[in-house]
Amino acid sequence: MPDPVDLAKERRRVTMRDVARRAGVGTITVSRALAEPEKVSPELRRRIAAAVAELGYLPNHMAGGLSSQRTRVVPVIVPSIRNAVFADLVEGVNDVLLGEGYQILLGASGYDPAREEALISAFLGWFPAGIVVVGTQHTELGARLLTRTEATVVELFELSSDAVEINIGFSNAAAARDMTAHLLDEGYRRVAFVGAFMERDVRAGVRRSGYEEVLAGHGLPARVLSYPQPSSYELGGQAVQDLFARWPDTDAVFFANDVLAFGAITECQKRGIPVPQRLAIAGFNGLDVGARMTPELTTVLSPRREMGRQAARAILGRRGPGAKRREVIDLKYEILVRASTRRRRED
Amino acid sequence: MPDPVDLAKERRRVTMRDVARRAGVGTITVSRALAEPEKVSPELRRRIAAAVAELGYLPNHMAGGLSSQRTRVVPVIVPSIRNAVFADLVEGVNDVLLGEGYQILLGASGYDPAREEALISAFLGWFPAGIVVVGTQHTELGARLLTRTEATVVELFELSSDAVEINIGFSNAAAARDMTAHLLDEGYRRVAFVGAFMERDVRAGVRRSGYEEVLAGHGLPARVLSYPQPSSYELGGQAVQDLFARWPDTDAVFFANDVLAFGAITECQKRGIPVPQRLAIAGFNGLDVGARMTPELTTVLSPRREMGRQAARAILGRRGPGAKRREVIDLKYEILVRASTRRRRED
DNA sequence: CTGAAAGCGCTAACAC
DNA sequence: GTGTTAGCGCTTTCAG
Repeated sequence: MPDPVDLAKERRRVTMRDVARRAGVGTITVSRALAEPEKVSPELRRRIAAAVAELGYLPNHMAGGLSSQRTRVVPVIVPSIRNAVFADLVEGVNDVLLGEGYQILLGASGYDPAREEALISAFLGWFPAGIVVVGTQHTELGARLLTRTEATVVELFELSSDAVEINIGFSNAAAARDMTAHLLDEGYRRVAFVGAFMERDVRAGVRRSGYEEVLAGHGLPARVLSYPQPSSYELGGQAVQDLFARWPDTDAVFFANDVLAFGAITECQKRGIPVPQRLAIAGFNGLDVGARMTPELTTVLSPRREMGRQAARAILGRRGPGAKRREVIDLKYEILVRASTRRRRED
Repeated sequence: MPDPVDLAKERRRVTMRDVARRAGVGTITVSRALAEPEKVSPELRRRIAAAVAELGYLPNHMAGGLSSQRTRVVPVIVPSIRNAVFADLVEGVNDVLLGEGYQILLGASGYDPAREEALISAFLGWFPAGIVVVGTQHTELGARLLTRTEATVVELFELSSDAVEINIGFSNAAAARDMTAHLLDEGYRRVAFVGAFMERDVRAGVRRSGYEEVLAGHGLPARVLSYPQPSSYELGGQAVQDLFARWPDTDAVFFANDVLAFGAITECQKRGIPVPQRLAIAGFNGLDVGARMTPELTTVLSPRREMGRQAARAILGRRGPGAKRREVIDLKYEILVRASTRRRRED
């Protein structure tokens, strides 16, 4: 009676046929016992399970995928892996997929549509069940690939009227408008906006537009600082200096993200600039650091994890063929008003 | 002349045979032109490239993998996706793999060996080129699977004499000892250690031991606070209170990670506890927030990204069969002494 | 340098 | 409820 170690030594992997022979059944029965146990009699199921365990059988996903033309793989393409915002997204996808035997293929585009395109085309070679991407802007070819694939396509983090299939996000523009309105409500009038990497980071650009709209609506001039490089704590600190150099009377800043805002708050601490008395600071995304700073950071809570979860659920739900059904899901954001912009302390 | 859209409408993917026919060559020549272009004449190469482009051919990775018994897939199993420490690791792997056409399958174990085992066995079904895991402690079956697989196995973040194959990490124990020694050097004598989730987080436990060793070596009593739940900013804040409740005269704390330390520093800010005058605080990992806090956080810089990079390089380098060659690579850590533990300001 | 035939290990479709 | 047959689309021999 061969044991698994012997088979391993033969340099041959245990196949479904080995299991079938051992259990005294056909291979298809093994296949069914593994994929749809309810269609196999309890007795055979038991014998097969025993054979699987004894032989240490591991299913060959390549063979299964080739034959069935589908796999339990879900590529997720994010702009950046290290950015906590996207880590939350991936975590959300993972939350839902984990228990279902699905696996995540991770790709980082670096905010570069060309790299995104390369990732899309590589990933589609896996016959994925679905594919999750951030944003709705792609290269022409990228968009075509997404349109053509059998996989369920989910585009996250924005809302767009011409998304490929499923679009789950929130309105960055509305959130930015609300935040800007909050600053004006609090009485700030010389409100600046600071963004970074906005040629590439589409959503940051949208936030900027939201800010500009509201200021214009109030007849106030916009003060925008836009850095070409990606966001960092250092850059947020730098922005405080640049801001005062350019518009010394600025009384509030809306940062395109919390990383910049965090850098700005720590910079103000170091330089003794009272926040919000001298300068009110707002961020975007609602990272949990925000709640631990002094002062606590006013920010927009984006439903990152929930977007990931719903993306995964959409993919799981949409098994089986059929044309793409378009759907836009608008998740809510939340304006978290905290001490960094509040004129009066509440107590 | 059929164009790609027509083929797509046929609901049939473009295959290598389609490309071959169009280019007027055999399928194997197409295969070679894609995988080993130098073995194909320039003329055919050109025709094949043209056919690929015109038809919009995407290679089917399942078929290729099934046939060749190997894929350009590298599973990476980390304890947690959201933890910035592991995001850096994954980013490092990605840095190196990206250009080589390899792809990352991401798994999160939640610090649970059983879940890690499930991930390992699922991932091995993809005939991965290599597999990257955090830590050297696995379930018995998990370890056996890793030993038996053809894939290059890389274990990260610790050093162990009985790693499966390639082990890239640093000494958590030595780092913890160095940090503890630093605190004693600075003159602190009532030094505590705070860890979280240490039953699961093996490395945190190792750090604790390093701390205890050094204290014992100086004849000082250990003060260890160990929380069962995972680390969070809040927990770090909580620890400050618990610490003073239990050992009111504590003058320094060594936290098992920067997240806890960050929470503690902000807590001290809120409660007006001067750091380091009343309480010195040290962390572990060298997250970049540390450099932006007031006071800046003393911590241990762990070579996270570099571990990821070297893991990927090891996998790329070790193509082709052959028995596993064991190798331990000891990357250096760095003690970053900053204001949160320094007795006197330097100027 | 190029090609023909065989087969990787599984599942779909159809029998029984 | 179970088995048989025929591929899925590549890459690996082995010839030329």
